Amino acid sequence: MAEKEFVDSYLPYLLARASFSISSEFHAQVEAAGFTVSEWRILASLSGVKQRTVGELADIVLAKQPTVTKMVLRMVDQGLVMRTACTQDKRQAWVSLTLKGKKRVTPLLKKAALHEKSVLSALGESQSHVLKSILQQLFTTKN
Amino acid sequence: MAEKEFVDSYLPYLLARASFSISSEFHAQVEAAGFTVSEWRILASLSGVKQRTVGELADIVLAKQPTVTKMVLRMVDQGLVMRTACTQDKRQAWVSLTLKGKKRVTPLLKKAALHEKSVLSALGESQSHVLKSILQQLFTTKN
DNA sequence: CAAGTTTATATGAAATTTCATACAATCGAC
DNA sequence: GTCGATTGTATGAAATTTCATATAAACTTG
Repeated sequence: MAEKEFVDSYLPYLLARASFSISSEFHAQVEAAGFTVSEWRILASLSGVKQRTVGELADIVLAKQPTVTKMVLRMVDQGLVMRTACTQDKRQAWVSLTLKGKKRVTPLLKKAALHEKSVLSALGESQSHVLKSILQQLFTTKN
Repeated sequence: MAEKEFVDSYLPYLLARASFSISSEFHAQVEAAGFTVSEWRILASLSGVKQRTVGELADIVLAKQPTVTKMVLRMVDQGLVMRTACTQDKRQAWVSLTLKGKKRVTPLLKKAALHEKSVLSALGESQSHVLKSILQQLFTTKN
């Protein structure tokens, strides 16, 4: 690989590349579990919470709202998530995991945790801590 | 925003989010210059080099090969890049900037540098250095 | 509370991306 | 050199994503 200029020091690219690289390692396991990457993101962001609105999901999974609407519809068909009326604000749609969704995502969450752990331990505790802290600064200041 | 669990400490997500956040800030300028984000990536990765093959571009811009083939074809139509026969290996297609492509991307490269500088300076020199170094470790070990 | 504005989601059409696969060129071993 | 395997790119069909816009439900003001 003779990629230079663009690669070696431009921060936005380093971030994109690192993100892609780390995520890709795990995506093999996502697909082995029978999910697409997008499905995994939705399922993971619904785990441990009662429900989320479509808009919240879009924010979290870094996708556009119509994209999420359609992903959710497909996942409803598959029985992974369900939509329920939001009691307060009738414009909003609540999305939550079905029992099936929960059952199928649970083992993957564990694998995700293991994968993260292996990345962190390769990095070492101190660097890991520093990295996370800097990354959080990068989006708590802005956006 | 009540995003927890998934967000606050899972490294792959932190990376994705930071990458998205930082890149988004600049993407407004990309669009103002009349490019899509994908076009920008191709143009930037062709800047400062004589040419690249389709496969190299796919690696660099983190996209699939057929995606790049089609992006390049569209950009040829727009006169931004050109394809030339690769002399050594006739299977490969060399892609390079046209004069027009070069002219139009140059100001954007400067803006990208400025944007990066502003991010780095918000972060401080020492943290910036540490961050870049850790990110590089994340994909020089693997992949 | 009516009228205008904003916000949350849905939806059709268009554009893009991806998957599978095809094809052509190179490589390797014999 | 020839044959089988591999590699690089292209291409059609399918799936996904996005844009623009529609709709309905809150909010705001007077």
